[in-house]
Amino acid sequence: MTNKLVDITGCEMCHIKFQGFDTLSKDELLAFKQSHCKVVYQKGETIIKEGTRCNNIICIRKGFAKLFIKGLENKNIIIKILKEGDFIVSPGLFTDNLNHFSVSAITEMETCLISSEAFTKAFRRNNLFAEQILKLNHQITNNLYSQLINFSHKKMTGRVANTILYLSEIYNARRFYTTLSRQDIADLSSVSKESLIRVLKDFKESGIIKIEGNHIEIHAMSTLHNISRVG
Amino acid sequence: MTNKLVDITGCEMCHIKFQGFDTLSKDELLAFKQSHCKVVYQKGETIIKEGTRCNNIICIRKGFAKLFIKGLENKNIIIKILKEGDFIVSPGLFTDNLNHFSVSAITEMETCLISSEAFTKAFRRNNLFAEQILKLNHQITNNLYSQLINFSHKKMTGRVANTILYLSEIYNARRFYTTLSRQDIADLSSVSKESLIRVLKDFKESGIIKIEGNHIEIHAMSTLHNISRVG
DNA sequence: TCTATTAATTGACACAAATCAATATAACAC
DNA sequence: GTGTTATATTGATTTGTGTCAATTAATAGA
Repeated sequence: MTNKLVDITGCEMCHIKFQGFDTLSKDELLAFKQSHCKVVYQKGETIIKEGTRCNNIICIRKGFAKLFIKGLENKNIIIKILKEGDFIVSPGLFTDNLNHFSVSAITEMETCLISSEAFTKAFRRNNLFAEQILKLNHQITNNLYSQLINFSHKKMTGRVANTILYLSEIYNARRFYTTLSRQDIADLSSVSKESLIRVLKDFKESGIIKIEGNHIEIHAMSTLHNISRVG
Repeated sequence: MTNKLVDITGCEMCHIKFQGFDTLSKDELLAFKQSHCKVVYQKGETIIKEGTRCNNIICIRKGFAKLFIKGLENKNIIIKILKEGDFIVSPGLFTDNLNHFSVSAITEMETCLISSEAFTKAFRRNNLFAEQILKLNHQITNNLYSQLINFSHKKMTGRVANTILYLSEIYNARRFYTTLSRQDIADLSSVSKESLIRVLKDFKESGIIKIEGNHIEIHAMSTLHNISRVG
């Protein structure tokens, strides 16, 4: 534990490494600290609501959340699952100052809210930090490119396989328990929940995965990768 | 003409306004100038090839290009159409240094290539410029969000309607001539070219648009907006 | 000008996947 | 424990959309 504290290069107050925070100066971290507030959310709670003003950068200290956008006919698209070490900068920060997506907790969560002003100041003063933030944005862009390919060229099985692999990455395990509902997993895969269930059943019966309620275990990792790759 | 030169706030050498370039100092613009090279491309030529190293920021002085990513089974997704005043920063610039998309000319084009180093230097030194670049990236992110909704929640008609409206914006006219092939328009809409043709025919027969070869004219703008909106 | 090649169009068909409806299961309040 | 709501599952059906094949139009090359 004491060892762990030594090599922290991220946020001092959270003792968690946030990508790019290691470029912040003592002063800037202090400014973050002064503006911050720690907030706990319960499962199901809304952390960010699409359309509201974005006043905070949200750093995730513990737990999981889903980041999603409102689509048509009350359907959602889950863009990604957020976890410890992630932080969220709304793409409206320097434009219309609005949140362009919603975020809601899928487990109990501990977050650290940093004011947009402190963040903006750091971005403006510290070019290394700015570079890190742009880098992060580029990663986001690249992920969205993959998602476009997923959604427009792959069929259900490929998209669902992709989602399972993604979840396995998120939970960092071949066998995991998810607090996501079937609807959520469907929203991640851009399929209807009924279709999702059918595909999962199919994978289960083919021995590719084992699934019982919200426990999922990947048996044939390579097969799954293959299904995901060819679509 | 002389009047037009007066209120140029963008790139001096190109006499074109590039978003954010007005924050550059004389020195930085000079560095751009020193690193630049003007290149003319013919219709069909590849300007950027996905997977190659990104050494340049490409500023478009004249003409149109398509920016696209390679999907599955040799299918492409056209992300956007680029025109005068646009410039392209690869999302690999600060990460793997690779181009994550291709760009090819759809008309004769005049471009101005600025070295990545000059760009990076300006980004690092000039925080106002950095902010503009991040802003631009946020716009890109937001556009990709819309595209995700388009592709996953709308059906063909909605997506094609959306594309026609988009083209109308690009060409800045209700009536325009496009050098895009049917396949290109299909790749913009994420439909097969056969389906695209059928939808266009449908719109034509409903009197929503007039289309003859590559001449397109929007007759019922509001109807088109409606189709695009509800999907 | 004629031929070769590419792009555009049309029709028939197959199949993927959404929707609707019904039921089963789980979670929850009282 | 019982009734109530939300979530999950299954089946039947319909619709959207891609694929394949054939034809026509347009473009380029000799």
